[in-house]
Amino acid sequence: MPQVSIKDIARMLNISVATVSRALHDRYDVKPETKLKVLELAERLNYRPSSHAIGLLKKRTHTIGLVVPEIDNQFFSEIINGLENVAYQQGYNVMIFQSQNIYEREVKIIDQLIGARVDGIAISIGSSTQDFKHLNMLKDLEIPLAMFDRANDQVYGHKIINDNFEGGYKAGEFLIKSGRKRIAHIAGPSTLKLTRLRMQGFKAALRDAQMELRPEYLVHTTFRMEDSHQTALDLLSLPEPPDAIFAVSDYVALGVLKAARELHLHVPNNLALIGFTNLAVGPLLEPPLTTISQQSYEMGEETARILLENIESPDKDFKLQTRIFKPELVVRNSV
Amino acid sequence: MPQVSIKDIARMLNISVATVSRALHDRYDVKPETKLKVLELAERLNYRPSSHAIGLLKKRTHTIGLVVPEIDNQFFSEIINGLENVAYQQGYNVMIFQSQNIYEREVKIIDQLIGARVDGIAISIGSSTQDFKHLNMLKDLEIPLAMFDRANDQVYGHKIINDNFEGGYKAGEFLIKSGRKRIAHIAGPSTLKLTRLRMQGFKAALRDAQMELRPEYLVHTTFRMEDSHQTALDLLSLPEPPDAIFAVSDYVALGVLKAARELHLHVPNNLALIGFTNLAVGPLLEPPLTTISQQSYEMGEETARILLENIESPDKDFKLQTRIFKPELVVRNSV
DNA sequence: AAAATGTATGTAAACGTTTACGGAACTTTT
DNA sequence: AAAAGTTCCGTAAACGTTTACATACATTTT
Repeated sequence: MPQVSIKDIARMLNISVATVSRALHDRYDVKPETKLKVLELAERLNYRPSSHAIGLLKKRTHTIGLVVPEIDNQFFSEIINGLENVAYQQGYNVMIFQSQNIYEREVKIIDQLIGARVDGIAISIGSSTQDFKHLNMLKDLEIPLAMFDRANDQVYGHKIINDNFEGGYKAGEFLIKSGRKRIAHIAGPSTLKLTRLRMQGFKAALRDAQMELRPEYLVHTTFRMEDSHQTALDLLSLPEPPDAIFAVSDYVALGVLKAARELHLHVPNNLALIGFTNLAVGPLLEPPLTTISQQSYEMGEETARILLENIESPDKDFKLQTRIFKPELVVRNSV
Repeated sequence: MPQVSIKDIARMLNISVATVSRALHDRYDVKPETKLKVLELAERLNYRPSSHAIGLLKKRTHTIGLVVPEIDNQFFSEIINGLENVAYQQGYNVMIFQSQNIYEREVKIIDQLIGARVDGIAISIGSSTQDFKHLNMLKDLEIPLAMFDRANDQVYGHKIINDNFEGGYKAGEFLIKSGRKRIAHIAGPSTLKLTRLRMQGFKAALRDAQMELRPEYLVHTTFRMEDSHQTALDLLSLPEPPDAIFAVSDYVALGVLKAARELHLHVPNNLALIGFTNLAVGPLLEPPLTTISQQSYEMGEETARILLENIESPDKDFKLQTRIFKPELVVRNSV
C-alpha cells in the first residue's frame, strides 16, 4: 500500500481528519478508544506526516540549509559534523549542498533553499563567487545568514572565521625562527579574502624580520591537490629554489610533499614545509606535517549556535555577529 | 520584505493567481503585457516558488534521499559526489544525511525521508543496524531503495557492492606471494557482511596456500582510526607479532601505520601492510599504501543510475538489480 | 445578424495538515 | 426540570501552487 494521508485514515475509520490529527498528537479531547484505533491503523499503514503539508501550514520548517564548496574535504566535513550536532540538539534539520566552487551552482542552491523555506542558511562562499546578490537578497527575505571560514565583507551576514592574518604571521615567523632564508608562499585563489589575509600576515612576519619576499617565491594555486602539485613542481624547479614553503592549506601542502618526493628533496632537511588547517592525516604523513590549526568542528558548532540564536530571536534587528577563531601553531616534524 | 507568494503578486497587480502562475511559466495564453508585469514584480520581490506547495500538489518531488554512515570519510564523500552528479544531470536533488552508525538515527532519517516524500532512497547501512523494518517498509510504501557498499540480504532493495570476498582473497594472496609468514587480519565490525566476506576471502587465500591463520591474528575493530590504532598496538605487542597485516580498510591501515611508527617498526621491512578502499591520501603516506581499490565515485554513479531507472520506470514490478564491482590490487610500497 | 472561433483571464478544486470554533450528547448542579 | 458544565467530535479555513473548466469580450466567418 502506497503512502497514506490523514484523510485515508479518517475515511477508513469513519471519523474526521481533525480527530485523526488530534489522536496522533495525543490531544486531551479525544476518546481513548478512538485514539487507540487511530494509532493502531497509522502504525499498521506506516503513516508518516507530510513535511510539505506541515511546512506549508506553519511558518517555520525547523530546517537550516548548509552550503559548502566541497564535501570531500575533511575540513568541511568536520564543520558539517559540528554544525549538525548543535542543530539536532535544538531540534533542527540540516540540508547539505555543495557548490563545487561553481558560482552558478551556488546561486541555484540558494534559490532552492529559499524555495524550501529554510529557517536559516550557513555558507562557506565558493572561490569563484564575485557577485553577492544571491546572498544579499536573503536580508530582504528575512532569512538569517551565517558565513563560515569563507566570508565576504560585502555580504550581510554573521561571520565565523579564523584570524587568517595571524595564522599567516605565525607560519612565517616559525619558518624564520627555524633559520630558513629562502622562504616561499603558495597562496590560494586571490579572490578569497582568506587567501589575501594569510599572505599579508606572512609578509608582515617577513617584514618584521627585515626579510624580503622575492616575487618568484609568491605563487597562487587552487585548493585542489593536482593543481598545487604542479605549482610546487614549478616552484621547486627554480634556479634558486626555496628552502621553506608556507602552503595556504594542508591540501596544498600535500601537493608540495608529493612534488618534493618526486624531486628527491628531503623534508625537512632540504625543504621546510608548513600547512594550514590541521587535517587528521597530518600526523600520519612522513614527515608529520607542521601546520596552523583551524578548529573546524568548533567552527561548525559556533556557526550553528549563532544562526539558531538569530532564528529563534524575536528581535527583528538581531545584531550581526563576528566570531574570530585564533589559529594555533602545531609543531610536528616537517620544519 | 519577507517572502512573497503568488497570491501576493496577484493581489498587487489586481489579477488572479492563475494568471500569475501562467505568466511565470511562460504559457501561451497570457497577454505579453501582463506577463511582463508579473515577471518584473516577481524579480523585484525575489519570488521563489514554495517547494512545499509543489511537493504537496504533484506526486513527485524529484528528490532522492541519501544516507551514509559518516560524511567525514573520503570513501563516502566520493560516493556522494558520483551519486549527486548523475542525479543532477537528470534533474534530481539529493538530500544527504549521516547516521553516524547509530541505529536510532538511521530509523529517524528514514522516517524523515518518507515524510519528505522523496522519490527514492540510497543507503549504506550503519554497522549497528540489526533490525531492518525501517528499510523493508519502503517496499510497501513503494519507495525504491538502493543499498551501496553496505547491503543486507534481508532487505528488499537494489545492491551496488564490491566483490569483497575476492578483495580479501587478493589481499591475502599478495601478502603470501611477498613471502610473509605470520599474516594477520584486522577485521571490521562483525555485524557487517562486508567484513565477513573480506575475512572469508582472506582466509580462503591462506587455505589455498596451505597456511594457517592463528586465532590471535584475527581481531576486530571499528572503522574509526582511534580504535584501529589501539587494536594494532595490541596486535603488534604480541609475544610473536605478525609480519604482515591486512587491514579491512585504509582508515584502519592508517591506525596500523601510526601504531607501527610508535613501536619503531619499519613498514614494509618489519611489517607489510595492505589496506582496502584506495583513499586519495594513500600515495602520500610513507610508505605509500598498498591497497585494494574500491571505485567509490563509480559506485555512487551506478547507485544513482539504478535508483533513477527504478523511479522513472512505469513498471510497478521493477526487478531488483545487483551490481558487483571488482576490486583491484593497487601495489605501492607498504608490502 | 447570427454563429463560430480566438484571446485573455477568472473560478475553484486539489494536495495534507493543523486548529479555532461550534455543537451534540451526556452528566452534574441547582 | 431547567441550567450549567463536560466530553468528544465535526466543520471549515488556511498555507502556496497548478490546472481543468468556465466565461467574457473581441474578432472573424457564414
